[in-house]
Amino acid sequence: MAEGVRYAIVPCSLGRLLVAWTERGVCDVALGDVDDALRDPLGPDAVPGRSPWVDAVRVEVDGRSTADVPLDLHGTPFQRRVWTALRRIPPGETRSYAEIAHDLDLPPTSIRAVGGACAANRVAVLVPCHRVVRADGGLSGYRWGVERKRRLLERERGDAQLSF
DNA sequence: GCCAGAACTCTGG
DNA sequence: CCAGAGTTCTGGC
Repeated sequence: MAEGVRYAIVPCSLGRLLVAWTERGVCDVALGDVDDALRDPLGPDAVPGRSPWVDAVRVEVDGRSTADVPLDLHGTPFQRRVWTALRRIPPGETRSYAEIAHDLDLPPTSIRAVGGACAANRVAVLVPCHRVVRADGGLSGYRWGVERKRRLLERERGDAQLSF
């Protein structure tokens, strides 16, 4: 039941940016090329709205990592643990799924569970699942497009070098 | 209600 | 190259 969900679609450097939120915080962030494709999965109950969080998320996507945006993440305890670990990755850094598993004190056999939790993440960029790559350096997959993941990583690394 | 398969993987033989 | 490993969700029976 998507009650009280509001959303806004704004332009950003990677195309169209969708931000959806409730009274408790941002619950959905998606990237895409077409507004309809972004709005569709929200369901008919979501209505357009405005929030300072939208601007904060757009700033974050554009390369600055400051947003102290409250997140309304409803997931299993396991998924929350993974997402928390993801948010601890500094900008410009990349980690493998194995590193995440190790950081969470999980057995090396549960790596795929980490991947599953990442795939279940609805909040792009704010939970930096795009900073997670394969152990061999491959970009792996990305729910919102591997090309976008690549651009996000390249820009973050570029910004990190510039401000370094 | 149960079983099987998928989802942003990694390791060993 | 193939199979298996931990978690969650979904669909079919």
